[in-house]
Amino acid sequence: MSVTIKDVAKKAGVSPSTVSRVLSNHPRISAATSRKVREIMEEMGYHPNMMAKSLVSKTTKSICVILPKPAEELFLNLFFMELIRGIVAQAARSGYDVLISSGANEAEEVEAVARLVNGRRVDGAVLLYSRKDDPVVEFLQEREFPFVLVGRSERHPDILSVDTDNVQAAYDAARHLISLGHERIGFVGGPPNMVVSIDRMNGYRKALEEANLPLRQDWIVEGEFLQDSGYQAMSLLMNLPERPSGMLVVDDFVTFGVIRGLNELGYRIPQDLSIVSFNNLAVAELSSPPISSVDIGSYQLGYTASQTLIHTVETPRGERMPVRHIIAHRLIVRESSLFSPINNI
Amino acid sequence: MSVTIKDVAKKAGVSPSTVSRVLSNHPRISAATSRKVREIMEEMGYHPNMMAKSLVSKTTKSICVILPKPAEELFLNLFFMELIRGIVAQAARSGYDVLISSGANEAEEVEAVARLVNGRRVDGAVLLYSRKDDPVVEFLQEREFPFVLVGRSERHPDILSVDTDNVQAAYDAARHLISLGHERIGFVGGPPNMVVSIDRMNGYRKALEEANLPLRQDWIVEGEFLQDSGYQAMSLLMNLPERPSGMLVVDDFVTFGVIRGLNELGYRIPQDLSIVSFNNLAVAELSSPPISSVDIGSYQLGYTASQTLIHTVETPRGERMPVRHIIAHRLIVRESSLFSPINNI
DNA sequence: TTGAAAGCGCTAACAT
DNA sequence: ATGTTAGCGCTTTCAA
Repeated sequence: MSVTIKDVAKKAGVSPSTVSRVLSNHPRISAATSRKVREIMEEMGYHPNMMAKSLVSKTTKSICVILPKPAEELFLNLFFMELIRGIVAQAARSGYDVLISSGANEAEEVEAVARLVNGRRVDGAVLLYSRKDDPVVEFLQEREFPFVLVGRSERHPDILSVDTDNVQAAYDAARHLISLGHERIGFVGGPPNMVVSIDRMNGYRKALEEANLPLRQDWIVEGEFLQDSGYQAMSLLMNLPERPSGMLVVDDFVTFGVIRGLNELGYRIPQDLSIVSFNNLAVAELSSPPISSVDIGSYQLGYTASQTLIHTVETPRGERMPVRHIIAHRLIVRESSLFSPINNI
Repeated sequence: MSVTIKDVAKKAGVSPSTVSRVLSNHPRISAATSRKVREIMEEMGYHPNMMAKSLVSKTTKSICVILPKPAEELFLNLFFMELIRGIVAQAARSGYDVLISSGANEAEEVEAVARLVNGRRVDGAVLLYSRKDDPVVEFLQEREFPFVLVGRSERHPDILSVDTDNVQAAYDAARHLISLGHERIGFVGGPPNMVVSIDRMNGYRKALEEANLPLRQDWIVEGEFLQDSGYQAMSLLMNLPERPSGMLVVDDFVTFGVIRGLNELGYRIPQDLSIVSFNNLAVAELSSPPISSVDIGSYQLGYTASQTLIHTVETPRGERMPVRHIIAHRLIVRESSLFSPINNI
């Protein structure tokens, strides 16, 4: 079949171990033999069998990323894709392959990652976000299996992770609206069991409190928000006797639902409602009007996650450190918030 | 370290091969020993080492998917994500893992897939689309390595592939506009080196010719189309003395660019221009107005691709057949095309 | 600097 | 129905 290290050895007139040494750039190998062996490898079209290598080295040179179940967070798909691109790009640079896995529900997710971990098919894992109590985190934590969390775990604050400072990001977004003169600011959140929703909500609260602005519960909408519910929520919100003039929305996709609802109700953006969103996905720029959004560097998040994970994997167990990386965010101002209510009064 | 087949054998008082047989449900094994061995495996927390298994079985139980470089087709990201979900879900069902790989350019893409193929890390590959001359296709074809193409190869029509009938899809979309009374229909395509762009353009042409409608070159726009260029193209198009009343747009994301351009120019959709798009991504429904789009079953495409690939991989070389699967599409009519120019005259 | 030999964890003839 | 043996392709002591 396929050409092996033995074949190369035979043809080169050396022992298999010598060929192996050439392969791994062993220091004590003569330049002459090295050159010759390489020549023959080239000539015979030799490529090392990674499985055999893995078996003996007890390392797979690959990591996996666990894709959360789609159902309730489908709007994150684009975010995930950019994240994955970052992960894959960095991993390739470090000579690692990326396995991608998912499950239809939490139990299946654990099952999938268990298969990979138990079967020793990967050296580490990337978790793409965190619910408040994530069984995958528990599983990995218990096994002491190397993993990095893109996001934050409330239960395990001292875990290797890469994250946005979502509190600060939301704070900044709110400040932007406040500085434009908005005094009535609402918030549209995501699923309340996701840490990111909670953090962004807290940043929003903090900014409003600090500015002595009213924090009204009926200006806060939580949960799934794509189609009908978005329309209804908007309808409710805008029909209040006192309605907000500005709004923070947890994700660009959700913003689409919001904008659609507002359009159907005949409201204009940003004149009737100014919007600032999060994630700055490609769609934010293409929306009408283009959406102001906090860029959280999705690609960078993935890239850094892969980097820290691989670094950890390659560090001896005892010396590993559960660092927490924060990736800088920045607000991209576009038309959806380019309006000052002050001049309008 | 980790518990092996030998440890289990010893504790169970049987030979390693017996344990192996239990593992693979060998028929000639007594129910008693099977039960006992399984018990001990459970008790000791045994999990087979997939690398060792791979080494001897010469099969990895994994496939890879090659993610095209992002630059010029970034608008396909959402489509890819749904595709990947389909692939991953099906592969998991068949007991396969999915490796994901990419490159910054065509050369790197080939390099990445070569690494996986040469290193015998995967049993098959999924290619997520096809340029007119795809070096990855050439590479795989030459090696006789099992792969499935999501899309169509002009050079190699007899390749294992899963695809939409894009000609028919575009034909149907055009017919929809024609049946509403549109007689001046334009087309906004994607990168002209992608087979999908070509096919959809041809379906568009066919429908117009068949209906004896004018096929005007200045109603056809090709190429990158996201931000500024979209605005400019729209501006040009709508300023023609005779401008189209309906338009086919090659992808929902591109449609966003188009809609934004039209909005800025003060045109209304669908009254001034009716639009039908392709892919029916989650965003189509969230747009204002919601976009009529041809659903091509992205998830299903991925699912089927994975299925046929794995089927092929598990079929002896000689009996493999380069079948071509066509996944059904269907037009989802939404507001962006809900307008008949006839009543308006 | 190189070779010989043992073994990573598993499977698959070939025996019994 | 089960055990014995010989590898899969590679790395890594230990010797030379």
